This record gives sequence, C-alpha cells and structure tokens, in this order.
Amino acid sequence: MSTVVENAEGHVLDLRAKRPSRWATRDRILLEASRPFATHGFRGASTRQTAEQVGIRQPSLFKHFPSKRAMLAELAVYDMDVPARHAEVVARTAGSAVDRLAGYVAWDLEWYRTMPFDLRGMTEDLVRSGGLILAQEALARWRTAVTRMLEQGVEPGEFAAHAVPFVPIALETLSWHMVNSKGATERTVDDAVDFLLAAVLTSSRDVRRR
Amino acid sequence: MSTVVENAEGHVLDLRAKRPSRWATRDRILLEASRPFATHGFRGASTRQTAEQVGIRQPSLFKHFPSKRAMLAELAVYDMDVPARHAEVVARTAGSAVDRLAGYVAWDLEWYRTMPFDLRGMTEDLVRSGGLILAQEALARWRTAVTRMLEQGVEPGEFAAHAVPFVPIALETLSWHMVNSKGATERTVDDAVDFLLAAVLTSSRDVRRR
DNA sequence: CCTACCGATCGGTAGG
DNA sequence: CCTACCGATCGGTAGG
Repeated sequence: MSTVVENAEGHVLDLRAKRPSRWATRDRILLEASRPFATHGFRGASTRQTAEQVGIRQPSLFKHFPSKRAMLAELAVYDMDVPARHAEVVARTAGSAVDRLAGYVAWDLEWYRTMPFDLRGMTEDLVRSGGLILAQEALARWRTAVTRMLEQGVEPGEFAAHAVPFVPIALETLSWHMVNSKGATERTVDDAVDFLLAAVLTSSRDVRRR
Repeated sequence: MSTVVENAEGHVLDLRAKRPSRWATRDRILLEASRPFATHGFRGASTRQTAEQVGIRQPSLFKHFPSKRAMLAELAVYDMDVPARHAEVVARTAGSAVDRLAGYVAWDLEWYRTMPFDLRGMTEDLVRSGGLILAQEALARWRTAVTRMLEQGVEPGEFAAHAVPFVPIALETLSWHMVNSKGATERTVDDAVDFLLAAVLTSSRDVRRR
C-alpha cells in the first residue's frame, strides 16, 4: 500500500491521458466501484453492479482485490493521503499565510476537478463505517495541516479566528462539488478559491451586520 | 403526507421538549433510522439494527411505516420541505438583500442545530437513489428560493456574482455540520452566518490576490 | 476470468 | 408488537 501512496499522483496522471475503456481492468474496477460508493455508500454498493459495469463476472473482482473494503481503501489514498501530503508540505513553506492558503486550496480543488474516480462518497462517515484506520489517520493529518495554515494567518491578523473552524468543512464540500460537476473549469476553481478566501480574510470582516 | 409537512415544525418543537425515551414509538423509529441513514446510506441501513435500537423486533417497524423508504420520505420533510417553505417566504420579503440572506441563513442553521433527527445523510444522492420525487422537488424549490435571494443582492451590487453558485453548496454543508456537531451553540450559528456572508459580500472582494 | 455455490443478511408478509 | 418465515441479494470461496 505504501507504494500505492507514493505513486498515486503519477498514476492519476497516466489515467487522465487515456480513456477509461483503455485502462487496465484493475483501474476500471476502481472507477466503477467509486460510483456506487458515492451514491449508495459502502454497504449499499453492490459488487455485482460494479462487475457488470466493468464487463466481467462478480467473482472475478476478487482476482484483483482481496475484498470490497480493499477497493475503498485504495480510493481513500487518492481522496485523503495525496491531499494530506500536499497540505503538510505547504504548511511548512515560507511566505505569507494568504498566499500559502490560496496556493493549497487551488491545488486541492484542481486535484478533485481532474480526478478520474468519483470520490464524492469518501466522507468521514464512510471511512469510519468502513473501518479504514489509515484513511482516518490521513484525514486527521490533512485537517491538522490545513488548520496550521489557518492559524499561521490568524496570528498576524490576516485571517478571522472565528472563520477558521469552517474552512476545512467548506473546502471538503467544494472539493466534492468539483468532482460532481461536469461543467467545472479552471475558472470555477478560481472562483471557489476567491469564495473561500473572502470568507476567512479579516479584510472581509470590516463591514459587519451586527 | 401533506399534514406531516404542515405540522412538521410544531412536531419538532414537541419532540425537543421531551427526552427521546419518552417519545412515541413512531418518532423513536424515525430517530434510530436516521442514524444509519446518515452513516451507511439508505441501502446500507439495516432495519434490524434500527429495531434493536428502538427495542422492538424488526417486523414491528412495519406496523408504523409501510416501508423503509417511507421512513426516509418522512425525514426528508424535516430536511427539505420545511426549509424550502421558509426560504420561499423569505425570498418574497421586503428589505435589503443582505438582511434577507442573513436572516434566512441564521434560521436555517438554527433549524439543523436543534434538529432531533440525524439528517446528515439526506443528501441529494441519497434522495435520488431512494427515488423520493417529492423530496427532489422540495430540494429544487429550496435552491431556487436561495438563488433568488442571492440574485436580488447581485443586481444592486451587494453580492459578488461569482460567489453565488457556491452559497447553496456551502450552506448545505454548514447545516450538516450543525447537526453533526454536539458542541454547536447559538454562537457557532452566528459565526457561520458571518462566514457565509463574508464569502458573498462584494465589500469582501475589495482586497484581492490576483 | 469463468461457473457453481456457500452462509449470512436483506426488506417485507402472514397470522396471531 | 410478537414468532415464523419468504424470496432476493449480499460478499466471498472453490476449482478450473
């Protein structure tokens, strides 16, 4: 699994270059498994439906993966481990807090916008109910890193402290929206970055209602 | 079902006043069904698990509801019909666009914060996979009403047009967060309202990064 | 990657 | 609200 994590970004680049019908069976299984995970949850997803979409019989799935849960675990690498690694690197980078956050958010949203798999169902609840310890740890690392980026901007007064808890939540949702939306472009990503920054910048808060 | 919709707000007020152990069996079934819906999705939720939590046998559930889907449908009233009704009323109210949006968002988040059922799983996907036409229509009405509130503020220049598409998405997520979070207070609601308004107000956009 | 098949669990019914 | 039970579907294995 550790090699999967390390090669995940390059592997996604390879997949993007080809149509899914030209992918290896193993990747086509992941693609077709990700859709029912997103719409019906882990328990509600049927391996027979997945196999039918791939064009093979259901027992053949288990020549590529030892279990249904292993499919979820590998998708969780793309959803959580890769972003967590990026967030941790950015959190240690020098520069202004605003630039760091804007840069990470733009990368994050672009990662999901161009993601070949349907990761919308990879919520905390899904991972928790699937019992994926490694995915839970990756999610925690991601939140820690993003929160550190935010706190680095609260001290110099660039970010509004009260907005900080909502940023990871909103970013997660905007990420899913990028996966979900077929019409999302790079312009959509830019607008979403602006949306999130406006919500957290103290300069936004000079005009208040209360 | 129409009477359920009309009395839904009052019924929730009644439930809040009592501990779930004092509720009628029918409402305790809804409560215990809402939790696996939220964590495992509609298909993944087991009626036997729900019955066990309520303290009755699984077939007894069907003396209170004709099907598992009917439980989902009634929960969808609390999640979608009630907010849609409120949003439509607010969208027709006079006053400034900022005040209207702030007032509705505050009501919306407070509705979910004090919601006795666990509505986190009532996503569009869940409703779609459950085939609940009425819930899909209510969701569409809600989005139309919220979008109208926003467009009313774009014309006079109060709201940033590029932020508009992200507001319903972010509001949905913040609502789930209010249901999810045991530590959410009225102060949390106020902070979330500020967060969302800062993201959409044009006055927030005077300071840009690009 | 196939056919054949396993025990377990699913939503829902019959009858009291 | 109970016991008994239905056909359907589930994830996964055996053996080729």
